[in-house]
Amino acid sequence: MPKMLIVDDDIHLRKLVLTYAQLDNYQCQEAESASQALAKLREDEIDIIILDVMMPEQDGFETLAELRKFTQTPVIMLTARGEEYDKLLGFNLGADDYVSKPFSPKELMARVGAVLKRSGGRKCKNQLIFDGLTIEPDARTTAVDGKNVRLPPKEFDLLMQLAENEHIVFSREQLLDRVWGFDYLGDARTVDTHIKSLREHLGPYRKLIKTVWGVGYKFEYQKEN
Amino acid sequence: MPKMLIVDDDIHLRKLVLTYAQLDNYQCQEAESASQALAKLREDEIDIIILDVMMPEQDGFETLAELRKFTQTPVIMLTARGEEYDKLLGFNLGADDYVSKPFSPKELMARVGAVLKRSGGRKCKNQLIFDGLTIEPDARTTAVDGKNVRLPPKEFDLLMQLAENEHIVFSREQLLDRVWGFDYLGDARTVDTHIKSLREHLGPYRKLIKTVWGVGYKFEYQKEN
DNA sequence: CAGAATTGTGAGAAATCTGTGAGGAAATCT
DNA sequence: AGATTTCCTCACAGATTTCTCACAATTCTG
Repeated sequence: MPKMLIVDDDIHLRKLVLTYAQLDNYQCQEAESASQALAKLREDEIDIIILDVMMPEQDGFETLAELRKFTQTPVIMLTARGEEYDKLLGFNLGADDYVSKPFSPKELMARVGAVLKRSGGRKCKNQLIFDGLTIEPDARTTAVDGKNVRLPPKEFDLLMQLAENEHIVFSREQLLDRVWGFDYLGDARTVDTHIKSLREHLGPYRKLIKTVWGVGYKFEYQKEN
Repeated sequence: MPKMLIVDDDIHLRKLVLTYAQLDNYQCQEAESASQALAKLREDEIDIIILDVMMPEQDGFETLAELRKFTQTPVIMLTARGEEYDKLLGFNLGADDYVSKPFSPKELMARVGAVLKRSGGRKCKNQLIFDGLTIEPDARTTAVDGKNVRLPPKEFDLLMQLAENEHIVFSREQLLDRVWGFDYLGDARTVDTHIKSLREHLGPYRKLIKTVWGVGYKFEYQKEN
């Protein structure tokens, strides 16, 4: 469930966006000023930001410029009709898309979907999320349905290698090279054993690791075969 | 210098876009109908397409759907003001962005830049598309009319060898060398057996693999035939 | 049109591959 | 050091794929 931050001083507009976003299963945070937005950003992992250009304290462009200093989180800006130059300015500052007011909530959500899809889908910064399976590379932790699961080192590395390269098939030899190291020499079937154990640890999500018969393994989220 | 294809029946609009695109150093092609556009696409490598939704012969959505069958080239659509549902429809079909008429050429060019930056910066996953048949080399998956079809290793390799070298005829011996390996020794007729099975798996697209009598096999995709 | 060459097809045996469980070696922790 | 965890090898069973072969169907040649 992607997290959205809505930044606008107008509470009506915030609630409007909020309503539709929740319908589309977004988890929403609100901020009524630039400073509040920056605070929220620091305390929570946000996947996408809806940012109004017109705000009293600090306008959208200043805010955008400021937050681009420390995050690449995608931003969709809300502009008043006909502010063409605003759009140009915003693109240069790194906005990901624009919606002109008055806008239809459906269009906004369509653009949100498109931007998220482009920016890497569910892969947000330092956390890989696949449904109820979350992987935090830095912390080397994994959680299944919110419950932490401790994985042995090799299994974690193996999972990372596969999950980071979703859809891509790796042969046992490639996995040995990348996870065990180039100089490793040993039975390729060792990979199988670790896959087996890893699958047990993943419980309901064991199916995300697919066997590609005659070739190797791959990680695949939501795609039958 | 990126190549742009402008698809619109209105010559004034084409020239308008063209002028600004050339100022930004784009190399432009024009097409005044969907069929012309498809032809241009086949004969030249296009980086981005500007597509007007409203065209007489065949509208922009049909065109978009058709060209998405064989290319992932980014598309920006031009829509009349307020056609919100059009936008939603288009996003689903795989448009990369929208600009509503009347638009400012500068805004259009800004969006072009943004889309190219995204689609270019991101490694475009290579896939082969032939109408309803898609092949993803990395994932080693194939889909027939949107439905995934699992191919045995040899069949997938065989398909890749042929599809990657469209129009080129391979003898059985060449296929044995390239798919089975130079050192392979066995009956060349084995190839036939695999071709047969492969064709069955391809269903409606079995005809893409043509028999060249007395020589071998080739892969050939043609619009009509 | 007959005969020769080439390709399509079906079936089954042989080869290959994967899942799995167990046991011992190796590494890590306390 | 002793205990615990992790890692690796091996072998068997079951499943899948690959290969061969014989015969049918098709295409070419004269």
